[in-house]
Amino acid sequence: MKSYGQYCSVAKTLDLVGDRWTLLIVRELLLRGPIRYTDLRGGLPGIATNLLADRLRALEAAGVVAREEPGPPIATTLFRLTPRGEELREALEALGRWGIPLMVPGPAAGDAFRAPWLAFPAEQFLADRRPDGPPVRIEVRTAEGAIVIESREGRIQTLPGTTEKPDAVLSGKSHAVLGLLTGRVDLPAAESMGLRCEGDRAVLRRLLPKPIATAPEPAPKLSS
Amino acid sequence: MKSYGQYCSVAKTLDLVGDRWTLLIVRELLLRGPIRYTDLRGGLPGIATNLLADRLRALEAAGVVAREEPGPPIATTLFRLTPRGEELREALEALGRWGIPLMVPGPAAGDAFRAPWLAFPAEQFLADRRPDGPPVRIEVRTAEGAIVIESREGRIQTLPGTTEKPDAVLSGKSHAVLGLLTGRVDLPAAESMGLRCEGDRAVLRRLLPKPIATAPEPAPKLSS
DNA sequence: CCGCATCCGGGGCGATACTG
DNA sequence: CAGTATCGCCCCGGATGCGG
Repeated sequence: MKSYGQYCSVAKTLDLVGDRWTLLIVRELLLRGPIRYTDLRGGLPGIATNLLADRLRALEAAGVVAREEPGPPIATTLFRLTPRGEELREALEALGRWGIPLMVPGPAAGDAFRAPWLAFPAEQFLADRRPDGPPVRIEVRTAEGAIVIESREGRIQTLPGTTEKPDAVLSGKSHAVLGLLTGRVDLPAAESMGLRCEGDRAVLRRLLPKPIATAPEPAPKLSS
Repeated sequence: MKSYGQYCSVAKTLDLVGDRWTLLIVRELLLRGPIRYTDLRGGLPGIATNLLADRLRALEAAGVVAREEPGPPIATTLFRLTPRGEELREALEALGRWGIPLMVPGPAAGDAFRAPWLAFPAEQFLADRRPDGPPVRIEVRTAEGAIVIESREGRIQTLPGTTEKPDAVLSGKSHAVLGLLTGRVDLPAAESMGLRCEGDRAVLRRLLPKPIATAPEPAPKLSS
């Protein structure tokens, strides 16, 4: 994209990561770590393959992404964030926080969903009420994949995929899971939305936010 | 722009503010407050006037911007952020922080500059070492306008424009001012870059960051 | 003047096909 | 698997016009 030509740190940032799709590529790399081109495509439904290649080249030139060619055992290329790219996490989190109210009405018709996208809300809204307790892991399953939410020593972390012997398992539609994770609805309400919960419910109560008396923010008008 | 069609809060945010120029429009509204269309254009060198009108309409529909028609004394329209729009400040600040290293090499050939753009670095890097002291104001003048940096009760604020009886006045090139405000260079070094300083230098020492032993971050490669 | 609307060229973007 | 090639289309950029 053409530079904005402005000596301003916001404009300079957008010169590098303001292109369409670019910040979503960074999102995937933040959430899923070193990843193959094809898996990256899978996490970015809708992107054109030439655009993905273009963006990866530009991000590499900008020092945000590094390309890694592992040795003989692995015959593929991995893309990962550089330390400088990792520093975009704060900005991505801020943008994601701002977007939470936009998720309340539920997915629009035709919206894609991937389980790792739950990681931002999870790390943002969950907190361990017993930070000194033993580590716990909750597995979250949706039709489009699973993530594991782990709390150890008071820190919440998420990993894509599943785990053995989770303390609890949540499964259901993305909208119901999200309502629960953001504290917008409580567990019984989420279950009435189709969420299923197995395992130790005390572990859930330990991590889940207190449901908030919803602010009177009106549903944003749909446009575009 | 077309929606990404992803049920993810980052993607939903970018659906609303990810268009080219949109976040820079929000930047101007954050830094300069309610403002006329023409002045907005002046703060966004390079934007096409039809794009500005399009973006303002879209931001209005998204609930980020409100249009205000003052009464008879004023015969113009003012654009301002809604409270929801103000909430984008954190995201803009995070993006601006990430871009500070990109400012170190100085403006690229042909880069535009406006004094209010210094506000993000100023509020980010300055801190009052004597929060209980009397309020102080520093006026910063460049060829492209001036801002006032004010500290009262330990809080740093910036306003576009000038003020009467500032405690100190800094004037010079944007690059020198920025180096000083971010703590990359100290006052003597900035003066050797052409910065001029009048008034109470103790006030400057009270607010300026301690110059940092510069991290060994190499200058980012230029590309575009 | 201020706040746009219209027109038009060029390029970024989207979808599909194809390849080492 | 990791891209390149190709081809419309629409968004963007720049200029001009125009009603209030």
